[in-house]
Amino acid sequence: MSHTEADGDQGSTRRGSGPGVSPPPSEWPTGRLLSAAARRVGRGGGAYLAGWSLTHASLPVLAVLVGGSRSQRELARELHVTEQTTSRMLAGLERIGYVNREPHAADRRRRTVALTDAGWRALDALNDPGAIEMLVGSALDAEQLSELRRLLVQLVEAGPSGGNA
Amino acid sequence: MSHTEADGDQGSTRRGSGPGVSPPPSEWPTGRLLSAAARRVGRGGGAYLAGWSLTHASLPVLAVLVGGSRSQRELARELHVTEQTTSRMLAGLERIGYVNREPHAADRRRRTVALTDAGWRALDALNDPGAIEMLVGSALDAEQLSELRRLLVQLVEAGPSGGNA
DNA sequence: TATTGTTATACTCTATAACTATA
DNA sequence: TATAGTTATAGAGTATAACAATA
Repeated sequence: MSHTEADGDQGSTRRGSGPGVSPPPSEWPTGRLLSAAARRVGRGGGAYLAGWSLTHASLPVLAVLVGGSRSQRELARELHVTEQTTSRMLAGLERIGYVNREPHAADRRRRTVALTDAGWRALDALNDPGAIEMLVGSALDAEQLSELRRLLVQLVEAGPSGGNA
Repeated sequence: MSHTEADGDQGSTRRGSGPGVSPPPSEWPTGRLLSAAARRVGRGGGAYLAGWSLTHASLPVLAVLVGGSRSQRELARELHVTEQTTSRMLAGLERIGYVNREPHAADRRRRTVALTDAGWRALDALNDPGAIEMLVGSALDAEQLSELRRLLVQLVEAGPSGGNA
């Protein structure tokens, strides 16, 4: 202890692994890159989505509902989250008026979740290519963006947790 | 309201925007793709990281500390989170033994944060190329992975929220 | 008994506001 | 007064466990 070498300045690293200063992103392991990208989306994108009171978790809910109304259990399965989490998110989305939940006519255990007009409006705004693309557009040009999209699609489609998606 | 047209089956979409069924990822807006990728990392990666009691937020803390010990305020700035959040995360990391915090000799307001041996071991394990790469390796081949890395690096380096990173 | 959904509880990450201790 | 860090409080997302209502 008492290795007060470093705090204002950089200081020594106490081990071989440390390059001495923060390694540049290009040398990060992919895990950290993904993590950073996720957190970047999670903040930058989050601030953007926050304009519509949405998050990375709630936006996919609406996106799934574009395909048609569903039961909560179905939603949970498609979103890969538990039914309890789905329940909570839907409560929030219903509170802000983006979805509504009506009792199923035939099976009264079920609740049919559907987008409201406000939900559609929010999605329309977020689907505006110029809007969200701008989030990464400052960092990537059109071709790079399209390549990133391709890879992300592959990643999302073939993911270890997304075998059924 | 009262559009109970759809639940068990697909049903109509009640508007022009809806394709009728869930659109494939390739047609998602980039925002949703990033969102999904982030959540995928957030779960698949999360489960992986959980083996070391780490998360997407706590791993970057360790990664930054590779560059040398720092004050908490400096860490917060580099991580782009508040000092309060940093404080909490560090408390957790200290509790599980990955970092230690010692009072600064000269300025007793400060606490110098450093990786412990256990922290280094965890990072070593996570830096194993085969380990984390496997998270996405099932979905992407080597060349695609390297391309994804390039784009992510650019995204992370030039991000709107990462102007000072 | 099985299915659908909820509430209870807990944990992490995040933020803002208010606080202590030190300078 | 300014700086470093913490605690208080709040809210989202996540999970498991226990529960109610319906089938």
